[in-house]
Amino acid sequence: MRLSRYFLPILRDTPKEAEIVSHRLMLRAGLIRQQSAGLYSWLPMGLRVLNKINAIIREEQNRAGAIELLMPTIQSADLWRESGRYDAYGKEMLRITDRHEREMLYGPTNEEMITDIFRSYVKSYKDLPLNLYHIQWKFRDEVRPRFGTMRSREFLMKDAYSFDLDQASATHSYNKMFVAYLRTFARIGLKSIPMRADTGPIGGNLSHEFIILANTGESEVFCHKNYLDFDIPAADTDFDDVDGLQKTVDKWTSLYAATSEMHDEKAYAEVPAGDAVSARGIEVGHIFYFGTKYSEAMGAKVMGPDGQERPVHMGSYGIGPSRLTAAIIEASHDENGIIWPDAVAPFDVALLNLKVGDGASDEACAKIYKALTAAGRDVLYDDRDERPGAKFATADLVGIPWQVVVGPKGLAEGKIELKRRSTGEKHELSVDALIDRLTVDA
RNA sequence: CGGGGUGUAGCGCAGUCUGGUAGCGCAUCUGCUUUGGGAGCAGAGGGUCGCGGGUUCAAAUCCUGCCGCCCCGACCA
Repeated sequence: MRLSRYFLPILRDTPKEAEIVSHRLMLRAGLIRQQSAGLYSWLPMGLRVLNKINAIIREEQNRAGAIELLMPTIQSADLWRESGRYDAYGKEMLRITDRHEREMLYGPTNEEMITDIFRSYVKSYKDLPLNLYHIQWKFRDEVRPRFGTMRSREFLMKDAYSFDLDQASATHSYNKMFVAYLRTFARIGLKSIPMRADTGPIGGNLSHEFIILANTGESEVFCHKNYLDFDIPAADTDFDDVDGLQKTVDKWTSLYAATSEMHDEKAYAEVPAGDAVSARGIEVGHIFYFGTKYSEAMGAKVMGPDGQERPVHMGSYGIGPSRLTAAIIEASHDENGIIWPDAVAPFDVALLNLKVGDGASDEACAKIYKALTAAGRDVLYDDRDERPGAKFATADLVGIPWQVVVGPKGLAEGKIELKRRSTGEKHELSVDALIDRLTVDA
């Protein structure tokens, strides 16, 4: 993409409403625009990141055996009356009346709807286990939205729902998601720590929050530092291996880890002083097992092998990609801007032509751009007629992993500078060597 | 929802106390000169001063009602 033809509205000054670093950088780097309190447009650069995150989430959900579908954002109040949550949910739920005076709502979550879908079609234990998910916009009318997309009213959520015949099987389904989440966050470039969580108003008795550590995190967390060095389950993990999966989960829950709500001073005191970490954290995922809470209320029953009909055991599993985008920035930035982990970067390479109009520079850039693009790299080519300083500042701000700096001075010696945004390391290469490096390596 | 703040050009702000018909920096546009870390000079465009009502010869400024947005607290992916 040529920057001169792209839509990247970057801001030099920070809009005053943005307090935390991720919100500031998302506005400045042209990722989002606030439309109203807690409502954001995703500009092209931001949408690229959001889509990359979604793609990783999808791959890992699918790998773990979950199946994607898509439910509407607007739901009928009747469904929520069945579960009893229409009255219980309170003002956070945005209620809408349509032209026929029917009571509708903008979905804050989808347990009721997925349960309705399930009960309509699934009647036998032979169709279990089943895990259905979608990635859809949710709306929760937060009393006080803040921190940009970290706590917005409308937010994107991947929510998966598992259905099993009994608790043992449901635990396995829970473990699948547990492992999928570990892999998902690791692939996105984050170190997540599962922490025992309160199940809250959603009900149930088994729940973990996945927390990443960041100085500006919303909640206070306490954990053993070894979690930060645990190996992430491999891509070829056998998700049908019940015992193997359980062992992984056991390991990842063996050490102390809790948010302030679930914090136990006594247990924490037993963690060796040198290993105890007290830090700020951001919740990026939350998984629940809640048994038959909805299936009983809504009549989602299947026939068991014994000929007995029984309500299914359910769990739900959420990740907020729109929040994750902000969380990644909180965890990965410097004074000059965002530092995207490779896996979610909006572009792979920023190609800076320091002197547009100089024959040699234009030619070298054209060659590099063509070769990298052909090799499948996403290249943002800064071909604007701007001064070098402005180009460096833009490239740093938007945080693209590789910066290729092309100018007449280097070219005179046959050299092009390749710079790594995250580490600042620089290499001087010929045009051809640079192309090789970026087409083979990345 | 309780407490606090704020609203003036795309962004950041001054002007409000003490009424006299709107200004600064950046950005934008034109021209020339520049070009290896956010350029210089000259010129130009852009604002119903959040909205309504009132006071006054005259309101960004005073009075009043409303709205938006932000921060702190209680609640949440």
